[in-house]
Amino acid sequence: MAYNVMSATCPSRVVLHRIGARWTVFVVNALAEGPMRFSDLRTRIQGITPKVLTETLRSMEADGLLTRTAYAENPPRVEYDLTELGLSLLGPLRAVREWAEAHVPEILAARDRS
Amino acid sequence: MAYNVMSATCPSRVVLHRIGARWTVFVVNALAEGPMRFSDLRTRIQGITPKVLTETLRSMEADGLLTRTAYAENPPRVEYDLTELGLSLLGPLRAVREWAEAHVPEILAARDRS
DNA sequence: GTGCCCGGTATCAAAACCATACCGTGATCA
DNA sequence: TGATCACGGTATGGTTTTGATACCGGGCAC
Repeated sequence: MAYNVMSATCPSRVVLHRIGARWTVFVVNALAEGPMRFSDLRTRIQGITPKVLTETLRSMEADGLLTRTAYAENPPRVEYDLTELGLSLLGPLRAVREWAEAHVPEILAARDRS
Repeated sequence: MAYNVMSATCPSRVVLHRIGARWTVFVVNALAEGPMRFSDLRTRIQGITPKVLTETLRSMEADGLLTRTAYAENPPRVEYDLTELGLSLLGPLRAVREWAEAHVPEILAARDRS
């Protein structure tokens, strides 16, 4: 009821700040294909460092966006999977991803002009 | 063709990086209501500092997402307005905003549990 | 000629992010 | 039995973004 991100003190600000973290959009889009292991994510999301991936996953887990399941095997196996909440975020974040992929030429052209 | 944000060197990465900047989502959602002056934006987007607002606006202007029109009046008047490209970004970014406003209780509850 | 309005800058501090190297645990293999 | 490997991370140190606070320049009204 009546949450508004334009208000500095509204809790939705915190939420937006979290889902706006640089790598959340990558993780959500990657896990859209199904559960993945840490190394799968690292391979799929090229260029992410293990430290930042760990931090992103831990934060998303704390926010209830995904689950982390560690199996007592060796070598270790850890699986990450979107929760229902995380899945509900996929709609918006897939749209953002698709927008980025669809508008590369326009953005690059605008940058060149300026 | 075939842009893919998961590839570290794909230009769509740069685009996603830009539109994922912390305040872009606020500016686009604010300007959805129509053109605004600098001080209007500052008032509407509570808590943004003038420095960061300026940087965000300059970057978005360079990317062709909005236009900046300065009138030779005094006191000065500067209007910002979404371009067609910026308007096309409103769909995705409004969805993100609405998701944040809609899921505050779940996120806060998950944080409390952990 | 003093003070106000507007659209910003300047300066410095904190937080987020990144590159690179390294670690602990068992299983596997020579 | 001792060296090696896979996996899921940490440690360390530097750069980039973001933030808080203060200040500025130019007209115009008084």
